[in-house]
Amino acid sequence: MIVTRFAPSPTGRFHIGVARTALFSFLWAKKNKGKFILRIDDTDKERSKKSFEDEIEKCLKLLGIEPDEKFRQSERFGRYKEVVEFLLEKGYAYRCYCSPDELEKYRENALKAGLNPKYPKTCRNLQTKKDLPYAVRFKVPDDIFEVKFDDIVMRTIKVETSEIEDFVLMRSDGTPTYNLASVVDDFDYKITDIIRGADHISNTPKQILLFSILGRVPNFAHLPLILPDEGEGKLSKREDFSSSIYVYDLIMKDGFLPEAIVNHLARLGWAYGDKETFSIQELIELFDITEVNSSPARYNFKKLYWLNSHWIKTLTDEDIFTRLRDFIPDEIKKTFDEKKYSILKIIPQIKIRVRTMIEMRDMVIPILRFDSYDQEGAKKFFNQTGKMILLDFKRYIESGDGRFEPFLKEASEKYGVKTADVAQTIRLAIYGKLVSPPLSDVIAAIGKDEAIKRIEMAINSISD
RNA sequence: GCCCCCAUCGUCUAGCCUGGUCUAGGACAUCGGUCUUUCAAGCCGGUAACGCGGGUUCAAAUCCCGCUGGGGGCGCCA
Repeated sequence: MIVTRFAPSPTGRFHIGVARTALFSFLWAKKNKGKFILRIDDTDKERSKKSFEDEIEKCLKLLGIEPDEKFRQSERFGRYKEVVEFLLEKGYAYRCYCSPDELEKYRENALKAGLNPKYPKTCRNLQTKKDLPYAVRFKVPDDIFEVKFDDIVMRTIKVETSEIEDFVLMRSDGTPTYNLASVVDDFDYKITDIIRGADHISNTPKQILLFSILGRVPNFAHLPLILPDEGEGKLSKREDFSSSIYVYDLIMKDGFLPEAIVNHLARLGWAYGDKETFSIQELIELFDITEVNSSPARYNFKKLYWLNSHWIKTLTDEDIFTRLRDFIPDEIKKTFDEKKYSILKIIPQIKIRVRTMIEMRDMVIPILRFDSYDQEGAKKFFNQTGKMILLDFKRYIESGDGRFEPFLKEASEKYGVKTADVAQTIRLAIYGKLVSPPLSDVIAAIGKDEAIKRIEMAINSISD
């Protein structure tokens, strides 16, 4: 059975980069009818926050990639200690009494001198225990020349053991480091395929050394990092990013559909022929980790917008209504619910005109409640001719003929204006903006009485 | 500085492993047209790429080497 895991550290917000790692792990497990485990990597007590952990789970749920199982590393400190004792006893690890300060100094100097700033193995061969605080370091074996592994995505990667330093397994405060905890957990939980970001490649040889001591080495798949839409550097390091990269904000504040985000993320580094749109079900069926690209991809907002408008069009009107409700301001939610039937009818006309749920909300609100006239529009259309047109139109719809087109032609000929301008005048009066769904649909949605009321209001707003 | 990874239109990619079918395909964006009561959507069409230099071969986007460029790592962070 394939067992994958997603192991975020709750030290920052959930952004699209980690979301993709989670997605790929989920898809690969589900495709193989395996298990997908969520592990919270909270060994860093200082930086870990419950709010970040909550956001991770909320976002996974929103995206529809929920784990089968979940645990925290902070719950397993006893187990890590046990493994450290074992490694110490067998001579795979040793106590290091160097102070962080001297080590830091050493590092700086090495970096300056252009050397690999590896730990100088000062305490590697100490025979006696000292009565001082100590960290536990892994003893990188001298008899192994290189560590080689076949990464599912990156292919063969080789590193000489001389490049690997005696890394810390346990800090002097007794807490485990990432490299230790991660390996112990992956081993204990029988993870078969470790799918994670390419920023972990350099940790892998260290971990493989540990895995071999424990007795089993899993498969690795390192996903190329997602680069920002524009500019340089890695996604997660950019706080100044122009648009949001946080999944929660993308969905709740910007109005993107989880379906679109998942679709876009899946297509970053992976393709299935010429197919562009994938539901999560299709992804589970078609996704293949062995076909993922090894080159980094750039996040593309333009494509996300397109994907979002695509997915909006595929939703049923009833579904859109439900989702849209979350974006409607509280003070008009009641009206929104009351007018459900009318809104449902105009949604088909709105959903082809918007790219996000926010844009959809903005197009629905003028139907629920008249706001104000577009300034430029009023300047252009609310003149004496406009007033006459509105007067005529008021009489026209009062007389009851539901059809709208004949009026446009009549008025156009009568006043010598373009039919488009006649329509714009009415649109402005009824909707307040120069852009709207087709007028006949808007009138049907707000109702004849309200339409007449708004026309009167417009007429009154035009001075003689 | 050292180590590792990567390199097809502006962007995401197909093709590369198993050289010839590639005058390099699709999508987004962009430009033009069409439709039209606004704005969209839809439909039709256009512009646009194998980073450079060496090999190997009858033949290279595809294989090899170098360069250049981009990315990542070098913590008692994960």
